[in-house]
Amino acid sequence: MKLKDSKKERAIIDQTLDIVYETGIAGIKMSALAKRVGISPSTLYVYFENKEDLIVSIGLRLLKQINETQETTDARDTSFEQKFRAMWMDMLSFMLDYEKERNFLDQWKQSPYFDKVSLDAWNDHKKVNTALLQEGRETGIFKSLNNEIIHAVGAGIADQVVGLVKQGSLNLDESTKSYLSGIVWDALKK
Amino acid sequence: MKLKDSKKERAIIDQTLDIVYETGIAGIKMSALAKRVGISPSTLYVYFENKEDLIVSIGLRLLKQINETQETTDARDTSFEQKFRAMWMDMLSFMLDYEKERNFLDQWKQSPYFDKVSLDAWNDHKKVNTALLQEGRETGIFKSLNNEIIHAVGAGIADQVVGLVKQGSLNLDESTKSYLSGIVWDALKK
Amino acid sequence: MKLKDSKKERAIIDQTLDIVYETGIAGIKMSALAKRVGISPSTLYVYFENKEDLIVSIGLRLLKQINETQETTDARDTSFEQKFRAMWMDMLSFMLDYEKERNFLDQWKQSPYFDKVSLDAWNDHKKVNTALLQEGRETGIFKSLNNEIIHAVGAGIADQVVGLVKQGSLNLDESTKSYLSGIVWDALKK
Amino acid sequence: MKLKDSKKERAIIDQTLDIVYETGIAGIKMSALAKRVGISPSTLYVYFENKEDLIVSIGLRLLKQINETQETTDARDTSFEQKFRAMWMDMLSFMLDYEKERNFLDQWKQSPYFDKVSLDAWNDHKKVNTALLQEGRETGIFKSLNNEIIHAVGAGIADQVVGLVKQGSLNLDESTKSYLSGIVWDALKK
DNA sequence: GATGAATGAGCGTTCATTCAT
DNA sequence: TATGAATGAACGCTCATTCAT
Repeated sequence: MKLKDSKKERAIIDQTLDIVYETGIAGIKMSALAKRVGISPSTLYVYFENKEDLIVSIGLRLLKQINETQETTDARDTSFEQKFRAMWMDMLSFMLDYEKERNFLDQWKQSPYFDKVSLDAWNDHKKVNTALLQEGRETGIFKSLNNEIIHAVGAGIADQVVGLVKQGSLNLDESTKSYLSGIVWDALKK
Repeated sequence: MKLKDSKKERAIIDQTLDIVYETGIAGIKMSALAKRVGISPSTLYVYFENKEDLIVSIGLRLLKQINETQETTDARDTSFEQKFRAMWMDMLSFMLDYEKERNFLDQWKQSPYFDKVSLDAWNDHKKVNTALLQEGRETGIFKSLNNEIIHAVGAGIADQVVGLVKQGSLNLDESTKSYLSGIVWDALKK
Repeated sequence: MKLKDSKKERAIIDQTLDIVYETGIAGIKMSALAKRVGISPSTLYVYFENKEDLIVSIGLRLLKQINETQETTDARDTSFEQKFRAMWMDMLSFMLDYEKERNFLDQWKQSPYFDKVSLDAWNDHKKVNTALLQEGRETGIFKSLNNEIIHAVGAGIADQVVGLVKQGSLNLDESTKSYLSGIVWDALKK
Repeated sequence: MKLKDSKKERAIIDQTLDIVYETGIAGIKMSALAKRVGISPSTLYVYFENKEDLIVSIGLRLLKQINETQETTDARDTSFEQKFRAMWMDMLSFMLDYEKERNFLDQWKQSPYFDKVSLDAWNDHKKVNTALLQEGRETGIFKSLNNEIIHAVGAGIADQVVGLVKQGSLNLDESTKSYLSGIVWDALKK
């Protein structure tokens, strides 16, 4: 009796991320995906019920993974500014390291494969690091903005920076990262 | 002999923007589009060579249109801060007013219909308002950042704000807009 | 502008009846059907929405057709026995003449393509000739059976006779038909 | 070494009959069948060579079984009418008791799985009770009909009655059964 | 110019059967 | 014997595009 090969599942997911990165989520063709993985199209259906299940499963799995990764990043014992800027830099690094994953999530979110269930998981995922932002507000360090706007500023700048790095217009060394985190800080602090 | 009906062309474009807004760029189906416009599928091919031509033509036309619109926004005679913040608020308003157009451009950019030619036009389009940013740098008011980063800060925050407004989490009255432009200003000024 | 070809639709239906007669309703393959008709598989979808629509449409159309045909068979001015036996013989002839149609309806009825809507149409169709049976009961000529049983006797015998003729065990000349109608009459009369 | 498990074989056959009863012979899917039995799809192939073998084996086995069961039903010492009507009522009861089996045979007969070999076995099976019918003809009690027509009358009526009972239009108590057997008798007797 | 029928290429999916253990 | 993964050969269906009028 053959056992399900977890390497195969891994390969399917990786290739899917690559395809979405190259051609968009609409570019996923089950047969092309199978060919890239080196299996028969029907074998895909051993691992995922159908195309929708493939996409949604990967999306949910990525959200879970990201949450697990990020939870470990805010344990420091320095000033609030240092903690906050470190967190933002971590986020930026993360976004660069997991570019394909982020790209998949972005495309998934505005695709027809993104439904009610996915939305719940998505909202969970956005709550990460809310605690730190909350602290910034309550201690009167931040402007009196709601968390969503605070998050928007951090995420918006990071998004664009990632875009610049991706297209080669910006080289992100440590000092640049630090400099950028200063910008975010200036934007939010009173 | 009848000429191409420019109202019909307008209707095709409008319906395309709507479809992309509702279902994504991959949701464009020539027959469905024709039905929405109230014409036959084959008539579409009188106005556009094929699907790719339809999408690319719309994309290029939007880019051109946007440039024309934005050029008129910076004629004021007040302080630099006021001019800059006004420009940013204009940009924000513009992004909200032309939501469907922006959405089309976003989706187009990361679709297989976005090619070399489109990229050149796209880069042109981003140069808008560079002059003002340049002024900010040269007079030593802004941090010593290159224009791309300055643009990234403004655009990133605006992007996220638009997202919040779209999903109903933020009500954008004049005072909020002004408040937000202050954040951007704080981020960039020395 | 091409017009829908009603001969093509006719041909599709005829070939479908043939296929069902040869291989059963489960033997309908859209591509094989198209090949037999001499058109492309996709052209089938111009005339019918999908496989289910094809089958249900044919079924409903046959039911309607049969009702229209049968309504003209009972106008005679002879004794009740003669009228009844003539009606039964007509029914028998009809069943033999429209063998493929009957076969289609039989198979349709116990297929997954037979739904609520179909059932209503089906029940309408069975009401045919009820008037004559009713007369037989009310005048005290028939045994005191409900119409369903009376119908069952006539139809059951006719069914089996058709089976015998089809498999070549019985040659159905006029005298045999008359003889058989006598059996049915004997079964039902008091 | 384990032997083939006859309980497992029994379960496979039972589930197959159920599936055919529920969804038609075209609804047999090897994997679904396996799941219902509680075994692996591949285990089915230990008991039957392939899908055709499964169906044909079940069909032939049922035919054999039915013959064995029916042979014991005509041992009575009463009048010929009573014997005949008793036989018919037994047949009717049998048809109701073994509804799933009969349904399987009906569907099998007009499926692509019904071949030459099956036809021979089928014809054997129809010879049952011929002796009794023969006696009816030879003693001049029956109309001078060949056995096939006599059988057709009995079977046709029984078939339809079973249909009525199945769809709930007829409640088959003892007196109704007797009444119906009278109809059959009237149809055949001189 | 305008149309609706017609089509070929291709996609997602199913399923009987075999493979490897 | 028993298994679950793996697969190839189909099948139903879609859709951008062209044909014929």
